[in-house]
Amino acid sequence: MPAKPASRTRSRPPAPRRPAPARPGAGPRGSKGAHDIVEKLRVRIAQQQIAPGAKLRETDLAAEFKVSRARIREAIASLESRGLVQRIPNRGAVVMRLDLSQVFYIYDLREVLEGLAARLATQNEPPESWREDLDRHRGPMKALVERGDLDEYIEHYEQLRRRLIEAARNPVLAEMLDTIYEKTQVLIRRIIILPGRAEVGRQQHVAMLEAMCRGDAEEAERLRRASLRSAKSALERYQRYIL
Amino acid sequence: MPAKPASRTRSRPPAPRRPAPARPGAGPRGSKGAHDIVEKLRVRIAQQQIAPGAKLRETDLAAEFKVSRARIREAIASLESRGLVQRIPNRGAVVMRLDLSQVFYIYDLREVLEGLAARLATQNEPPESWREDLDRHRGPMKALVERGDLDEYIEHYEQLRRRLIEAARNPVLAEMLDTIYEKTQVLIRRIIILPGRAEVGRQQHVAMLEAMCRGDAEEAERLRRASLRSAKSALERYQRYIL
DNA sequence: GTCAACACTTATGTTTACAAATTCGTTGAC
DNA sequence: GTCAACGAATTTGTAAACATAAGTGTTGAC
Repeated sequence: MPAKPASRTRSRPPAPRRPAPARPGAGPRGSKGAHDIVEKLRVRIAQQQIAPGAKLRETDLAAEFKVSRARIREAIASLESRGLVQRIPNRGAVVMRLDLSQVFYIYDLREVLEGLAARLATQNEPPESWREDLDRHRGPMKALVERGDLDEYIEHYEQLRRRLIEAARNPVLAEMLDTIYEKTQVLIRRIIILPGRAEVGRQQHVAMLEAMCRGDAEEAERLRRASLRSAKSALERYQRYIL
Repeated sequence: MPAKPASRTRSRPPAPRRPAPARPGAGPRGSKGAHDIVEKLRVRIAQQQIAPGAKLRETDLAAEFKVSRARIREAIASLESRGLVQRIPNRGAVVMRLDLSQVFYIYDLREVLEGLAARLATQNEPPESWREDLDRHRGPMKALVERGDLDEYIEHYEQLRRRLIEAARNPVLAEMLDTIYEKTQVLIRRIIILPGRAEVGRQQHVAMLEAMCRGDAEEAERLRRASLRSAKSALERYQRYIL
């Protein structure tokens, strides 16, 4: 290896800097990560703002989010990995339709996963910390059902559900529950508003919360699982109206 | 809207076709779907052929798989969605390291999910169909443990596990188990080869298979769950040697 | 020896252009 | 009216080019 030429000195003046001709559009890296886009699309798909069967057009989404098509393609790849869309070569991506068998598969999973969440939450939090939820489900939630104010009922139920998942402190579990929840969110709401369903559910949540206030994690899990099986039964009975 | 001019006739000869100047590389659509690439990378990551912490370089992978960089980026987006890699803006993607807390989260999930698989498998298949597995775990598997032939033991254990998942007939469950299995595959093997662990596991599988041969789905689930908790305990005890 | 500054190299993120595949609208035959 | 053929329009998949950010190696100061 030939010796290097004598060293350059640090004090040499910097070469004059000529501005490169600007290439239109090639500016600083965009501030919108692909995650944000994935997240937003997930929510819209979950809430059926983008309907099942609907086609996702790359160019439209790129324009809407003001990002490159390449980024949209990556986001769509992520959504496909989550089972929210199906990509067909040369034809694009469509939002998955959930067929009935899929729903039942998901309900079996919800049973064990949400049961696990209830158990872990009971183990992780002091029993008295569930008192307020219990009181709410005994009193104000009962009144909501009687008044038929199901929107607010659902809101509180979903708060409880989220609280359980957070208290479970298992991020892998939380992620899995997210993955299935976003596929079934609209459906879960439809089940809750079935005749009599909200009151049955409320009573089941009361029983579970009572077990949690006793610190009985196994029982909380058992009751939460039973509650999900009960919801699955309601689905079986009313499936023709729901899907 | 103005009337269209008189119709063209079908019998007009086709215009002479001039071949477009070939653009290097822009040929027919590649035959390798992004799925294949994702699948291959998943397996390699699961088996630690690509080590945790290792960097995935787009250009290298594009050259290796003979596809465009864009496709590799989409594959990496999918892998990230599955939690197998972490992408860092402007720095690339690295294979996730599994820290200890993650492992325990996963074990809690494995407990309930593999328990569910055992239950569904018991419900779905006639009891006598598990006889052969039971006989194998009673006899030949015991001999493998005694001889210390743990490679073959693990192979048969994994066959049983796969059989349970298939018999569960719940594709959403299978997908979830895949997702966590690919993160823990090497670790599971390490647990099995811990001192005495294989024989304990074998006995647990025998008990579960006995319940399945009786058609007792709840008991099969309970025993499978207990077996996973037992594996988690071994992990807790020997964690310093395993990770 | 360490460490900071700097230049160069490399890899990632984006844009542009284009080929290939699919979709859509029109037209003519029946 | 339906249906097939065909051309035009649109969308998807890819390659190349380029901007930007980060990594790496060298050099000089201490």
